[in-house]
Amino acid sequence: MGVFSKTCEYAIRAVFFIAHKTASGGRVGIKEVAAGIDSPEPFLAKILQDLSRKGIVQSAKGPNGGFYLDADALKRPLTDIVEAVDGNALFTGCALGLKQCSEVKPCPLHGQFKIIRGEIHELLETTKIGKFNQELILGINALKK
Amino acid sequence: MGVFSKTCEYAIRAVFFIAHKTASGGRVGIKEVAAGIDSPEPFLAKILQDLSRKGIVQSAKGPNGGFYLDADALKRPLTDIVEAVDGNALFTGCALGLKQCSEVKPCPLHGQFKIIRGEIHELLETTKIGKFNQELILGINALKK
DNA sequence: CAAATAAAAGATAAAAAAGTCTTTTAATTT
DNA sequence: AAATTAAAAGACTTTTTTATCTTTTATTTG
Repeated sequence: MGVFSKTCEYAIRAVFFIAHKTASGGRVGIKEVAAGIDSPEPFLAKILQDLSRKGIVQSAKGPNGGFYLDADALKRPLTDIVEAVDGNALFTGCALGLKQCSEVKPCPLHGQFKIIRGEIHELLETTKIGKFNQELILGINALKK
Repeated sequence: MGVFSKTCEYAIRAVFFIAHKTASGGRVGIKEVAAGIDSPEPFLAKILQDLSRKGIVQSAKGPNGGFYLDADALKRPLTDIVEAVDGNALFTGCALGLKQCSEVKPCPLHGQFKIIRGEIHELLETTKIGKFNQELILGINALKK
């Protein structure tokens, strides 16, 4: 079990892919995105539909249509993707799954995991969607295999 | 989605419960454990069977039987439970689910998540199973609701 | 406006995780 | 030794997650 759900892993990779592919205008089709991040195409289609509805990616139908990101979207933090897909359990939930876990009646791991959850949130909040465009274009970073 | 699977959450809570309940000798039955950590009894039974097979908890059948932890088991780190139940994906896996993600061809989040994964591993490695016995006996820490 | 293109929507299907129930085995007590 | 107790084992069910397929809607271009 990773930190994110499979759906969320695909979502982040897809958004990174769309971001760097459409950095200089243009759109990219679902086929190319799926191939570019090595994901099942119909499943990714569902995920991108959802992200599109939520305004995290933009899309256009018809010839020359496809997915893209506007200037605002490029500046959004990764937390927006994660919250849209996985919710905020990763940032706010108890490590041991206790509904009532809090400062008043903490689970044994509460204090320590509060710090770690905070660090994950901080990392995803300060990392913007467009941050890796250059590295991806240059092939320094990978989004598949 | 939390950090651990539901199964692993139950496993850690159950082991903490057994640890503090049997700190001065004695055993505790599955019914009492399930009630004490607010988990479905038959499901927990499966989990404890597995942990018992793997030597993380001890068990005894028959009257006055039940689960307990020997001195060695109390000194084991939480990583032993997590690895037994969820494997080591949390400590070693790529945040974006890439099989080939590494220093050579890293995903965009590789460097940052390496640090966080390391901190989680460090925390679980230095925290021993018996660590919270006193807090649990005194009711400072909670394992249910 | 017709044809082609590409995403959106909806209905299913397969796999994995979570949870339940029944029978068996082992140990203890009388 | 028989009865009782409690975990182990195995088969099964439900729910959630992951994945697929088909039809519809919107847009563009000739």
